[in-house]
Amino acid sequence: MSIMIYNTLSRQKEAFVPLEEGKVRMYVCGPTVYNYIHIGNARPAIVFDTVRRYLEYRGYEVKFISNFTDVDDKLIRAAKELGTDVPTVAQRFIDAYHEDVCALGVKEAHHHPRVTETMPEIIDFIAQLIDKGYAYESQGDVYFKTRAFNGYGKLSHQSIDDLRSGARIEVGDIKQDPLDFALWKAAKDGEIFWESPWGKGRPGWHIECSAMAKKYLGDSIDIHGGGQDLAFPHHENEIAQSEALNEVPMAKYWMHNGYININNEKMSKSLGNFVLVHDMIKELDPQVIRFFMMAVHYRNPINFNNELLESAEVSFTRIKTAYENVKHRLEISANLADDAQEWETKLQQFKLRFIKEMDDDFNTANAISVLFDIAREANVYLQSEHTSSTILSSFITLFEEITEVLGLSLSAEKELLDEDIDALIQERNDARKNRNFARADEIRDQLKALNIILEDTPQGVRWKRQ
RNA sequence: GGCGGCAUAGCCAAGUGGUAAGGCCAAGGUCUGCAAAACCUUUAUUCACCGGUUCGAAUCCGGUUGCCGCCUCCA
Repeated sequence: MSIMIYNTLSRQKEAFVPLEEGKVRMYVCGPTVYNYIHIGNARPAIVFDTVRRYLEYRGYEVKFISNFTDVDDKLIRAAKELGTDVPTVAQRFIDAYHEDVCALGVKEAHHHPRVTETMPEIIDFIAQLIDKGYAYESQGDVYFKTRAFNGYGKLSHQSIDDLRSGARIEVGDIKQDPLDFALWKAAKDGEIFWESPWGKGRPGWHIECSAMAKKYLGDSIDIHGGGQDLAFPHHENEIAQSEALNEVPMAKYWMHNGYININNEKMSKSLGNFVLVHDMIKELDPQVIRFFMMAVHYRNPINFNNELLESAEVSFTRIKTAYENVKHRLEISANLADDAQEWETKLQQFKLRFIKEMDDDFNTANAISVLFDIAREANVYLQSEHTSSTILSSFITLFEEITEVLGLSLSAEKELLDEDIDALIQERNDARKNRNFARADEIRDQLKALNIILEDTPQGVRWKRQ
């Protein structure tokens, strides 16, 4: 049974067969770093991090590259507004990106190439396209001859003639055809620039990804990912450039994640209806954001609002609570594994279900439903008068294995000393034994103020951090 | 105009031919000094609407309506 991936190229799910056995090369378009990321930007980061984690879980050796666009018009404008220069702005938001995305449980890519560090490869790429007749210089700019590449439109399934009517006609006659797009842009006065055979300038937007993917992963890669809005024109243009030059398919599987909507409209920086991750995680556990996104299939849109987020928080807490309660019980359980085999089989089935769901185009929504079923099963088991440490350990392992693949963390960080808490709990237990409930409740309230929740169970008191 | 997506319970959301997963909310019950956590039960004869194909359709085909997206920087 193989992993099925929905490929935008073919518009259907295809069995995943990597170009090189056991290895996966994947490239995901990263952000233009002129601002903090909003949760719409966070979606591809989370989605493709999950794809990567799952492929690794299934035994593939994954090489994962994601770029930073650290020079373009928006960065130049941002630098001007902030009264500083482009590299300063870029570095600031690259740092911020790492911080935000790390909080969301996203693993580091193997490389985060930047445009400004890939300049020789980009210039060389463009020069070769000119040599092959796919590009031309015009007044210091260089353009790609879109019509010269005859696969144009195969990703977005547009015919080149239908595009023409929608293409923006540039003023003047710099371009030979309105569909042609910039590979290199001449610098205006005072703008940041690099020397090139065509004069001072900077790369166009699309060429960077072609050059970086080639540099770090080779001419043909397995998976290329990004948001749905990148399919056209960005990915279409990448294909044109790369395949014109390399003469092999740029990527075998093209994956695109759906948008985050607010009031049913796409969240975007240009619409101004965005929420920054940087701000959200001041109030909210970043893991809740991740859980919220994972609860929906990656290709479907997600409508975003606070009620849904709160609901996700309650749901996620249910899983964390079950996990914590199993761990608590483990500490006081003996190893009486009389029916262990029966449980091992049961847990194994959960695991197989998880794999089956994830194999089907990374269906994290169903994967999470498996997690809920495990939680219920664990809770039922916890009702037994006697529990076996073997079985409890298996539950814990399963919880951890699955949440690790999904990039979700179940453990809360520790702030208060356990010994202090235990001492107070002991005092409260004595008070309860003496039916001094006033004192008992006082201690419970006192701990509650410190976000420690006490729960009395037939097996004794257990506590958790809120 | 071209290309595409979506419409499933109060809310969120899986399911793409075999008789509606899961979560939140709500109601009742069990447990309990109180509380928490949890468990059990109840909650869509029905999947926007109209036709068709089929023994059988939320799932396939045709049409209708509504919403959204891409074709311009955008994840």
